[in-house]
Amino acid sequence: MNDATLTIADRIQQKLDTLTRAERQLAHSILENYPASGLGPLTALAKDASVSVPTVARMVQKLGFKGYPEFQAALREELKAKVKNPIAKHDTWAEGAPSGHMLNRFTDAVIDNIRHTLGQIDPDAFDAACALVANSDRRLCIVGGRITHTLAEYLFLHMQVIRPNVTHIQSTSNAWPHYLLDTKDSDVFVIFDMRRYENNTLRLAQMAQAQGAKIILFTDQWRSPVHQIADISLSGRIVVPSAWDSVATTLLLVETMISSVQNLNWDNTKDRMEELEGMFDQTKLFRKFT
Amino acid sequence: MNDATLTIADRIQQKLDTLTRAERQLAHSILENYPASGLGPLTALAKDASVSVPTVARMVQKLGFKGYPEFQAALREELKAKVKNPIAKHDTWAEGAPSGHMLNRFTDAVIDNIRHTLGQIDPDAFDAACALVANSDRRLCIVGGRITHTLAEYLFLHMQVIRPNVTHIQSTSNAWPHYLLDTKDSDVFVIFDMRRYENNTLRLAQMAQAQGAKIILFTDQWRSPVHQIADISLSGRIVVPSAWDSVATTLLLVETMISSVQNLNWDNTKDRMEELEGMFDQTKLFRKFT
DNA sequence: AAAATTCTGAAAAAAATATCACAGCGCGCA
DNA sequence: TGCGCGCTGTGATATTTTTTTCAGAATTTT
Repeated sequence: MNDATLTIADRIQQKLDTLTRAERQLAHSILENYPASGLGPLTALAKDASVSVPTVARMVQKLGFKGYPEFQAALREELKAKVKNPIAKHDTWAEGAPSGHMLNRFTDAVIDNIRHTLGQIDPDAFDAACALVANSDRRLCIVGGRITHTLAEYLFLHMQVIRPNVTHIQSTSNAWPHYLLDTKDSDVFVIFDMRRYENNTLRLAQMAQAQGAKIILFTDQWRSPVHQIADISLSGRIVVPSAWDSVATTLLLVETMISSVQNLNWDNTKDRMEELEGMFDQTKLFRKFT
Repeated sequence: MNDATLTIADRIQQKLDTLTRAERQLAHSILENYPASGLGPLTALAKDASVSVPTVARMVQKLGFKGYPEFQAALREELKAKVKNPIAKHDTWAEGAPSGHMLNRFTDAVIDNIRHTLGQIDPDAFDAACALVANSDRRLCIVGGRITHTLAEYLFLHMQVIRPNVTHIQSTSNAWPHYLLDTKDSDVFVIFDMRRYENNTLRLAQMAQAQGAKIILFTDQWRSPVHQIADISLSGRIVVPSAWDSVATTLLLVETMISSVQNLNWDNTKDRMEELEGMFDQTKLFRKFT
């Protein structure tokens, strides 16, 4: 209870009165730029506060730690928690379920993945990728592997509406070499390759690159070997409490790309979408209401 | 480069390609909860990243530091500077991008969708759905529409490994009536139907229900008409700043279900997965390392 | 004002941490 | 399939860091 909710800074404040002169001096020095100074070596901290080395050792014991290293470990834990906090503060996402329920654990992990991924992504690279994909003068090839072809197809289905000249290739199919025959150097390849990276996908990427095509890669945090030859790599985090990986973050990136590309050539898209609407109406595939 | 603007995290990110496998593993571990883990003793960091002690020493030298202590000192300096600046607020997701950038706006919307969806979901219904799906005595049919068949296939690909007796049907295909011929009342249908609800999907659901099959529905917040006849409905929020809808939240639910189902019959899955691994190894479809 | 108590810091002892040298292993290449 | 290169980890060594000891200084008490 006390240890869980009270930060070390709080504990120092609290004990401030019971401390001696030199210790108080030290305490203020620690709080001065907290927690950085407490994470350095004991010697440096002592010198910084102009107190002796044993004074530091004694005070951390007064604070209830067994030794200086333990004090530092606690500081690091605190720091770790603090960085995670801003978003993950939700104790439980699904209110009716215990925090240990898979729904909550999984969601926590995915949010964390998103946070990490977005924190590391280069917005300029992302924009550049969108611009390439939006350019309908270039043929667009979308490639996926055994699992990731679902993502590839999701992107394909939208691009198909937004712009002409789009192809979906499955690297596990043995038909893909045909597609590469008439690859030009203006072509753009969007390639999906996640853990359990596939040899076929790598070969396909190599051939595409050899023909001078631009390569945009969606991969995981560990990066597919295709990364080496890709012009732009977008890596998403995929770790979740499961035997499988999560592509939720990658889907987020894909959907964001769809939205961006749509904005980039809205003028053309608008017509295409209306046309498509008309066609769907004719097929009576969709319901008109509700 | 000047050290003033480049954080150590950036430097690691930048050098990521020039690093070796073990070093990359370590790099990710450092970034995992940055900067806390880098402030602990070298030994602890090595153990945490499952690499050897010298690997850590070598990498910090590659990053341009004379030794581990110097690396730590730099981290502390950075931390000290960051705490002083109130800009450390995590108000944007992609740090390098303005808050109005599509990456930030879209991510905001998706997180919001997740929060709403999880807030409204009934954990018991979800668990019940997982139990139904996990039961391999029942035949499992997974159905998707024009766009949602990608989600359906994603679920299918995983279920195929986890349990036997799984089928993927595309409601837009005209082959689906055949599948329904031998539907028994023990069958379970997982149906995806999102906005622009499809007539075919509804008809398929009706026929399945007529044969006594259980129906689990993944839909959006407005709920597909299939909802009327579904035994369990799981609705996800899909609104994003885009002309299109987002299925990211639905994917989150699907992946959580995969994980839960996997746990429910882990005993069987384990064998099946090992078998599959062996088969994949033989086909040399996947790369072994890196 | 003297004595007792407490606090403080220098220095040595103990413990841990970091660095170094070397051998094994896997991987790519021929 | 065998060879060579480069990465990786084990163990020994050197260094730093932490703890402990103890004597002197400051403060309080009588």
